[in-house]
Amino acid sequence: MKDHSVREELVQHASRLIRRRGYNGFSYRDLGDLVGVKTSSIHYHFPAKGDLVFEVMRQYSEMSSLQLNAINADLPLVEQANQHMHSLRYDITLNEICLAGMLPADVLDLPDAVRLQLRAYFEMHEQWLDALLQRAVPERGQAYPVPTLAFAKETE
Amino acid sequence: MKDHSVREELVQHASRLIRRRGYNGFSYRDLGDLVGVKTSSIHYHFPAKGDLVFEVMRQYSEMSSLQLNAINADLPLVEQANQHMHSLRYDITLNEICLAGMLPADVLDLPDAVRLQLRAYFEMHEQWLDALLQRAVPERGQAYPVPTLAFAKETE
DNA sequence: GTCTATACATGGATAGAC
DNA sequence: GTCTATCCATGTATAGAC
Repeated sequence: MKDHSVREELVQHASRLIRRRGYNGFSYRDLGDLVGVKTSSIHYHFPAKGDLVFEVMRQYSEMSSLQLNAINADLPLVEQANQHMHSLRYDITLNEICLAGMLPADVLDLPDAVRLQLRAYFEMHEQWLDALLQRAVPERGQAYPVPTLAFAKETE
Repeated sequence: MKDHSVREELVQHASRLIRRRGYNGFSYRDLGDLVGVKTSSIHYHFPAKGDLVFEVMRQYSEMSSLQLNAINADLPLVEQANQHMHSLRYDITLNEICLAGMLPADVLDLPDAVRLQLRAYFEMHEQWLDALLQRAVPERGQAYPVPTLAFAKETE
């Protein structure tokens, strides 16, 4: 069953505030007003703002990980890709930017721990996709196309 | 020749600060320290922070428009696409997010005028790409592929 | 666990001297 | 056009009563 504790409500509303306004775009007052508590109560649960965003990102990563692992690896690869897409599109249906898309904008103000969470999140998806595409190679009889427009290699 | 007036330095450094920290992530103090003037001097040139970001975005849009129009429409379409990509990749070589990629994160705090600038910027690129792809149709003998994975149409 | 009260820093902005 | 000085709102955070 759902957890309706104040702590959990704080996390949920904070997640929404971050997606809408960015990490620097909301205050403890904003969050307290939404949940119906004072800022000092938020500090009781999350001493610093960094602790709050850490928990928000932790839950987001956990959910995303569960969704990835829930995809049956025996299904056709295209079907697996579609299921993956289906979970990614969730935020889009809400007309919102996902957490992992919003947080990087304020990355210089995030605690190191949260930056590591973000890195892990992206690597998780990258590795999942890479594994899927590797498996697709024998099916197509050739390597999958990598973006190789002129600019891709011109790094200095 | 380059304009080295204080006003222009403010715009350039503000552009950089926005790309790195976001609109909400830097202060007039930060900017003043970089340029070597006091915050009150910034207010002389740009009474409100919204005026500053407007000028930053105005110059960015203008530059982007010039780059688009500089592409010779008689070149092969792939070559045109590559030239377009080449100008877009500029920020990436600096390991930075481009202005139009960063500002939307703080869109709820931007003046309406800047939101309109952003909308116009994206529409400009969309229309340029659309025109290019339309011209590509006869070359390939069929309509160009639109992203139509399962999720694309499932809007409610 | 939540509150009131408050501390303390920062941020945007203005007034007026030079 | 730039400065000093200052205002006032906001933001994070803490102390201590209940």
